[in-house]
Amino acid sequence: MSAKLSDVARRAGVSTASVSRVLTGKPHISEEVRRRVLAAVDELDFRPNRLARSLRSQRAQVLGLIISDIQNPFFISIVRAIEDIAYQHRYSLVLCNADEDAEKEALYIDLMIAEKVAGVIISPTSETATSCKRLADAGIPVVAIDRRIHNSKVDTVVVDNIGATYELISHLIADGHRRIGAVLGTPVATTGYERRAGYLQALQAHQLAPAPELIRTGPPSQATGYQMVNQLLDLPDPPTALFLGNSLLLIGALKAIHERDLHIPDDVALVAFDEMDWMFVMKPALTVVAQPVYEIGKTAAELILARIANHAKPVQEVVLKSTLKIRQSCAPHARVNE
Amino acid sequence: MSAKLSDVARRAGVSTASVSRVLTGKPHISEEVRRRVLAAVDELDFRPNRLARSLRSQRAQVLGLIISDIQNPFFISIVRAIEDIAYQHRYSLVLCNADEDAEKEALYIDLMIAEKVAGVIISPTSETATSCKRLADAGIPVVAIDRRIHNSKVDTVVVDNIGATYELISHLIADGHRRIGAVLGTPVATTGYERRAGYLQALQAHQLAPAPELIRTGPPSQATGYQMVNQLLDLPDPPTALFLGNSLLLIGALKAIHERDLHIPDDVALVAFDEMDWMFVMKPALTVVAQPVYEIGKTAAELILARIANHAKPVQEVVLKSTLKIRQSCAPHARVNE
DNA sequence: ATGAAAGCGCTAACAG
DNA sequence: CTGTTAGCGCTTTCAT
Repeated sequence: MSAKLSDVARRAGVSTASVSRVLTGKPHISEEVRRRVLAAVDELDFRPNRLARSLRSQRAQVLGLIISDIQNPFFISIVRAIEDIAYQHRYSLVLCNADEDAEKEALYIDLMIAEKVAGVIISPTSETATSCKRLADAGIPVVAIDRRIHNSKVDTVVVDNIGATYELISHLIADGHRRIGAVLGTPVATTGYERRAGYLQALQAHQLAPAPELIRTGPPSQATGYQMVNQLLDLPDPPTALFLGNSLLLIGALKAIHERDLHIPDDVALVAFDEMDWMFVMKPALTVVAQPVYEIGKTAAELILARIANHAKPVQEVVLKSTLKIRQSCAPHARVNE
Repeated sequence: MSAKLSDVARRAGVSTASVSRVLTGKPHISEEVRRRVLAAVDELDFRPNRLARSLRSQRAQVLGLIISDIQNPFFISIVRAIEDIAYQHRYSLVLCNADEDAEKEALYIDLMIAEKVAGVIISPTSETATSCKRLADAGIPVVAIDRRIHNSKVDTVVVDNIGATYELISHLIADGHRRIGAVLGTPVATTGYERRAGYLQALQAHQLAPAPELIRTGPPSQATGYQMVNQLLDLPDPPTALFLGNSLLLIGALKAIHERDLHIPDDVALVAFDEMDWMFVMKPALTVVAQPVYEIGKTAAELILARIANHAKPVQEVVLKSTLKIRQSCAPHARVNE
């Protein structure tokens, strides 16, 4: 089969140790030996066996990526960014889709340990991700993205969910809306929790009492969006505006609204988290909170690489700024203002 | 750190060979030993080191997945399906995004070899994917998805691109369209090539001469869709209908049409490949060829697993059926029919 | 600066 | 049915 390191050594007339030193860029190697080794590598078209290398050095040049839901387009852009950076650093990426299932997540974490990956980037299914501790115990660095891990000292990349939601809802209130329905992911994920908190704070800041029946939570899926919006619209006193916690929930909501032949924003105003590249086709254009997706992925990848290089460096929490994009889907209610 | 196989052996009072046999499900093991080993495994919370196992057995329980463009939502659904099946079989998935770049693809192929993955599923950037031969040389099974690899005996999962496009374009022609613009991915990928062939065949079958200026190709991206549709619409005698080769091209096209404030289908009819879950928001609804995405991924994963189990089994090409969904975006031109 | 030799943790002949 | 033994291909002391 393919050439191995000892073949290179023989051909170059040096020891395997020297070849290894050249290949891993270690010091104390003469120019002459380096030249001969490189020539032999070239002639034999040698590529080191990464498995052997990883086994010996007890760490694979591999990054684990555990995504809570790969179908969520928000995460795709993040995956893409992480892949970019990993590729640049010659790390390969093991992709795991937890499917919002804590059990599957736990199994994948065990897999990461078994494969001795150098680090794991994870969007945890819940803030209590106890299984993340297993990674720490195994000495594997972790970076949490999108959602925080409670009581755990790991590097984290998130956006200012509370602030962004506060602004978004405040805008709706300023437009005259008083009954604002919210459909959010379950609060076990910090995104769900924080977006609810932002919503509540905005109401409170404007002296509005929160109506429990207007706040709905569930798995952050299209099905939840569809179902919950239908329930909200069936209320005796239905909301005049809807806030959707992510783009999957949004699509479900749009489906419900579409089926009922409701007009946005006249019948019901609509705002949401996350911007998708197809959204411009919508009339009216949607008001959304756009998260810096590529930046999130890039930052996470850089953080994990930095920590792999230095396990002792201080833990960081990076909070990225998201952008409120006010458009026509949240026009004033009942022409209260202007 | 964590327990190793020899620890289990000592604790169970058996040899490492016996432990290995139990763990890999080999025959010729007494119930008594099996029980003792399992108990020891449990007590020590032992998980085998996959690196050592892979190194020894010369094959990792890992599948390589080289996707030509991870940003393309069509591929995401496929990735998701593959991940599902891989997970069920306890394979992990190394994700590679070739970014429609043959060079990056080649580097990833080398990586797959270096990591001794058990098999590779690839949507090749071009039909001449010469680097795929390297995989064959390394004895690594390959399954091609979405696009064929020319002159290469590998298992393949595709859809009937020519037939589906033929139907789609024929429908447009029956609706009275005579000048149909086509924007397709470059013909170096068989999808681009075949969809063009289907388009040409449909014209020919209806005694229409193809107009070279109406056929545009480029990288299958949003930018290409945008740019090419703009060029088409700027023609002295612009097309009355547009055919977009995939959803990225479609989004670009929609952007161009949107900017020009053109109405579909009155100003220009629109049809495309691939169905996205947000498309229902469009008015009018889009006529598309829906590919069985989950099925494609599932089939590919099953094929690669089967071939890993039996390298000698006959090569298969699976052609899946796609579905033409006629909707309102391709209404009759100038009311020629009904 | 270089080489010899000892493993990383596991599997697979080969005996018994 | 079970244990002994020899590596998989590489990295890394420890000498020299």
